[in-house]
Amino acid sequence: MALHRYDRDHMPPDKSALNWEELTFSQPSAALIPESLRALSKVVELAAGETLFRIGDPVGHAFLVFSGEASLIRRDRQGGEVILQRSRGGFIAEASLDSSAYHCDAVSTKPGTLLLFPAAAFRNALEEDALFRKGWQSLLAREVRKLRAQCERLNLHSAASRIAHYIESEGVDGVVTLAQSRKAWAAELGLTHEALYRALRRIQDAEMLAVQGNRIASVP
Amino acid sequence: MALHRYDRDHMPPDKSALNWEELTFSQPSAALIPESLRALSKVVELAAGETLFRIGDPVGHAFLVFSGEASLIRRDRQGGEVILQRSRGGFIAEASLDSSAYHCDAVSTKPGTLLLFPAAAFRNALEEDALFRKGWQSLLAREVRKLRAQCERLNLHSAASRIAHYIESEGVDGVVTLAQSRKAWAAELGLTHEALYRALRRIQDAEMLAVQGNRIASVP
DNA sequence: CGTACTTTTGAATCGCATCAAATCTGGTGG
DNA sequence: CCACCAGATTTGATGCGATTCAAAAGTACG
Repeated sequence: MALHRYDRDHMPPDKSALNWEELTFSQPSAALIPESLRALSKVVELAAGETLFRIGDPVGHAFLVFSGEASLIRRDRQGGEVILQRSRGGFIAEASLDSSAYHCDAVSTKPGTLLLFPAAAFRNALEEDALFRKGWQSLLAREVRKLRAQCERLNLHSAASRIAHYIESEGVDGVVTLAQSRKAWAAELGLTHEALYRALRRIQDAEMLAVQGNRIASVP
Repeated sequence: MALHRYDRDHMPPDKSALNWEELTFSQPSAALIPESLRALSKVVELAAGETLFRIGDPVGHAFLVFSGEASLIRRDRQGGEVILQRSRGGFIAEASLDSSAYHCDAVSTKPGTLLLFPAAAFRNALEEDALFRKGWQSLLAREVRKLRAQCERLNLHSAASRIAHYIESEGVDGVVTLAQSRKAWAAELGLTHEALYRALRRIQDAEMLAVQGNRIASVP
């Protein structure tokens, strides 16, 4: 059983008492989890490359990535790996809550911290707690909206239009303040960091963009 | 008010009585809508380029695209249009159900048919009807999973890897049966149709892929 | 102070977009 | 039934832009 090694709490004492203040700040998705459900959570520290579950395993937990990175992976017959989802924060494999068994593998692709909630208790809390349920619904709805926007963006074929799209969809009134490095931004835009740097430079030189540190504004 | 022209039913009689059998077949998302809510729906036929709502309008309806295409659009100061979401079937602007006003424009980008549900009744049905609520939640969760997979796919930089990813994530056991034209598939993969045709040809010639009409299988 | 990572620029290459055009296909109407 | 049309499919030639490999300079952190 893939999760066996996490069934006991092997955290140092100060870590097992999770700081929910900090968590809900960095992961807004966690803010709506009711007290009763928090009490049932397990905190797990992972190195890179550890397995969370394998395809076919019964669905036992809901997973929340607190830090690091976890990925859902399927292997093809050529031996290659296909990444279905990468999570650098927030829930992973939400859709599995409905199923009884996992349809792919999950591994930690970067070292970090995970929160585990028993699936039955999670489903039950969604059923019983109207506030949690409402929050969960709008969380999913927001996620859908955000992902749709990202798909539209990735369908654009030039770096410049992806940047413009990002500013329009993620920013306010033509201005975004990046909360991440440009290298990470490049990855989110589906570009190499070099391509992003060069595109930014070009657009700045054309005076279509104003960049001040992490504040990036489109010039009308 | 953008929706004014749809407030009366200007459909021919045979269209105003919507065929729910047909609808739930082509749009599984509609299958879970309870009878009481269906009774309140309005059917709207749209030409291309009609406005559903504008940014700032109060949220009055939930929209389900039955046929054709509707898009959420935001305009930037250069006069360009940025597509936030395109829907060729299923709900559009789900996330707006939570808000009181729309955060973007919506227009029909292809002629087709829409279903409108009063937002208040929709929210109420979600609250009252446990089955509808459960269905809605797993609908959203599935959508999130699907969109995450598509984002991962679009982050791949070659046509061949996108095809492989599609087969692994959408297919079963390395086989997909396309329900759409290759041109439409190309658009979903973020490629031009020419690039898709050529990539398919290359992979077939390398004997990594078996194509029989709409049945496409990866060769181990 | 050194190490790891990000930021930045350069040069060469490759793959996709683009424009063009021919063929094939399904469906419509004469 | 055939002519015809719109759209999908397929192949070709060309150019551009992103990737890739390489390397230098800047920056954060212990």
